[in-house]
Amino acid sequence: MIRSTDGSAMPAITGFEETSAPGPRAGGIAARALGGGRPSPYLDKLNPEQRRAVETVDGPVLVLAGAGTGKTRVLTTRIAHILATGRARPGEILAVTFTNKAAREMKERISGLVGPSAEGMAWLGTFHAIGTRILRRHAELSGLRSDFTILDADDQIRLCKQIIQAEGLDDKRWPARQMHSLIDGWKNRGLTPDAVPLGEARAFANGRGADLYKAYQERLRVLNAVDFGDLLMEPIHIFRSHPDVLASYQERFRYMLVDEYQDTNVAQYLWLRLLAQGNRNLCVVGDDDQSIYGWRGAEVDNILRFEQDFPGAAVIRLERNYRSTGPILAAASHLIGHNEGRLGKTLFTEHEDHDAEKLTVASAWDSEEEARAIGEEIESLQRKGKSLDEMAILVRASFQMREFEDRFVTLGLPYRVIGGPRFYERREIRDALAYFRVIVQPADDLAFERIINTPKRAIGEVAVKTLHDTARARQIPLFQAAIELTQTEELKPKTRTALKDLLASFGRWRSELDRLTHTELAEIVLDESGYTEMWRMDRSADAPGRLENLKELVRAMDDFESMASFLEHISLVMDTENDAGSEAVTIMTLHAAKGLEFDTVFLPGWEEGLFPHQRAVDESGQAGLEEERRLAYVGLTRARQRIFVWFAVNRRVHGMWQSTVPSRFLDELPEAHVEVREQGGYGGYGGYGESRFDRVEPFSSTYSTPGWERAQRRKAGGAQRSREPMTIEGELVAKSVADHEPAFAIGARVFHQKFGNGTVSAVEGNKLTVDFDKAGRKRVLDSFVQKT
DNA sequence: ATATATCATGTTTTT
DNA sequence: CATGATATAT
Repeated sequence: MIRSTDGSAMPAITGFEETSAPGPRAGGIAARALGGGRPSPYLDKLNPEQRRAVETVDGPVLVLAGAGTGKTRVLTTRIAHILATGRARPGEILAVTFTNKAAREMKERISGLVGPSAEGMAWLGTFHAIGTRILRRHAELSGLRSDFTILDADDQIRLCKQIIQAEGLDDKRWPARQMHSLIDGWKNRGLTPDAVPLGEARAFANGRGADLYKAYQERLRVLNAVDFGDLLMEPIHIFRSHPDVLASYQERFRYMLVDEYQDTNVAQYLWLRLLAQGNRNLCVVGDDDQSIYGWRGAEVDNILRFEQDFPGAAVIRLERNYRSTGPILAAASHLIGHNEGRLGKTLFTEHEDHDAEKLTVASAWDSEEEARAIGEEIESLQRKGKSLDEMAILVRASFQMREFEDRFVTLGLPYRVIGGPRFYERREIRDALAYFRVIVQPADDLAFERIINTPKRAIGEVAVKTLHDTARARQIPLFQAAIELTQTEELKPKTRTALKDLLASFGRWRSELDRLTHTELAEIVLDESGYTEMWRMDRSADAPGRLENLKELVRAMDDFESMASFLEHISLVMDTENDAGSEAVTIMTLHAAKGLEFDTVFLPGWEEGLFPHQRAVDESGQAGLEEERRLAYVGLTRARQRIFVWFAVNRRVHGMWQSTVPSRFLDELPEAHVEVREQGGYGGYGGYGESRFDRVEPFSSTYSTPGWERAQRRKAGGAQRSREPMTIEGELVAKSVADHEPAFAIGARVFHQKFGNGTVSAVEGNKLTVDFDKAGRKRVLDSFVQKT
């Protein structure tokens, strides 16, 4: 078996830790201790390419690190090397990651190499955490106070809604969600309101897109708040308008490192480039084949263009894979080879593994059977002594998870779901936090509005609207408006008393702020506000869980100094403590799996429309398809030893059964390394036993199946649509099936693969209601029936 | 103001 | 199907 050499934590270097006493110059001390021509022991563990990536310290470096080639090891060792050779102190290295988890891991591993001096790495963190740090220092240059609030997606959407309404627009026609994603997209690309391309700005709200964006920004300033995008945008703005500030950071950051560079967006790129213009000691590590966040603004171009942006950059390829068996690497490479526009890497392994398993491809009648079969496979592996911790099911979309959970619950098979709603995104947690936010920051209108009538206290829509009007007219925060309105007769008596009570409570809580510990106060607030009572009275199934979460929240607060520091922290670090717990199979999305590895990987749902996802192909055409393929590549390369790819011949989509077509990605796996499981399978690969369910053509001829052609047609249509401007006279064209010709008349006889023959009784767009001779009345998509 | 009915909607997700 | 958001009735 091939074990990743970077899979386990690196041992601390003996003889190194003792010499590296804590302190600002620990690196220097260590360097001296290591000096005199003594080899640096940490370098011995590296292969030649890795070593080059570590030792090429000065100037721009692009490290193209394929999956499982020791990317993290290179990054951490490089930092250790810089510290150990005394080139920089811990505080002079900028190291950026995308997730808090990655940052945490990196810090831990550096500690393992250089000892406690890693703690001094104040600038190791996510783009957003570092952006926040910079922005807090120079808040006034952005019209903010340094105690600004960071809004999350939920707050942002509510703010958008308020602005849409304030502008007198119909919030039905122009959904806040859409405005939010537009603004988000613009910020991802580093665009300020006046820089938004006209065409795009026009597409929203009758051409007022950019105005709304501007209004949104102004509103943020009034609230003394920023959104995630601002955490990058504002530092860029400060750097550009204050060269002295920029220069001080350029000087400070003697070495810069970026992880997962293929995931950077334009704003992050601009931010980095400004900082790197100083000494150009920028090292980026990434894998263009693992870029799967394009839909969120990541620009693969950033990595593809690095050499042009930083002339003279050293390019180092890490292709030696320590993770997977030959067949797995061959399959992954073959599949990704179908993409164009790659920098091109070929993974290889030096290990001869004669008994390496081929990939298994299998089919199920429907998704239920797929879950059942995978459950059986897992149990069988378990009987052979394999650990559940080393097995993962990687799905394309989270709705696929449920079927597995259901099945595993009945089997009593322990599983762990990664992803899903995070702890701090849950309703009860956000409500509780809103209370705390109002206490700490009375001007936090969004928080105040969230809980003004939660629990129900007779302050309804009308009252809130009055509050808003007053606040806007007088240019004061909602809370202030509330205070003033309780002095007048404008509100209904009942509402007025309720509001008065609430305000009085807040006054009381605020005065307790320094008398009590923040955890005590939190308990009092949740109690006195009636919030816990609300859930205790709630008879629904999830109420007890919510109460439990609230307790957990208070427990978590204990780790922080004060209420304010707690709030500061959670807006950036929104990840749940992952319960290590006991042995369990992991279920997660392919996206969430990036960076992880398992002995056994199950990849269910390889069907056209689901994977590649229809929407990715429709909305982004060829680029979308290639990103889906990279996702498949990520999935395959998570496995160390064995992979089971599955597809279901029938799948329930939005409640109705649809027959499916196997994913084109299946055809892109190399036959020599794939074993098609015939037993009990559907799909008749290789012309095997024809059954009455047989509609899936053999591998080689999938391209001629009606389904594949349909997919191609859809793709062509989709690509066309997305190339054309999305607007006609400033109006967004509905993305739906406007171009759909009603191909079926009422009374037409049709045939459906699952339900057999029937008569069309109603047509509604592309949805048909069909009375089937055997199966009764069903609603089906027209693309799944044929005229007879 | 709030409880209930009806309706549209439906990837991937960090910060 | 299942959820959330909005219209309607109480």
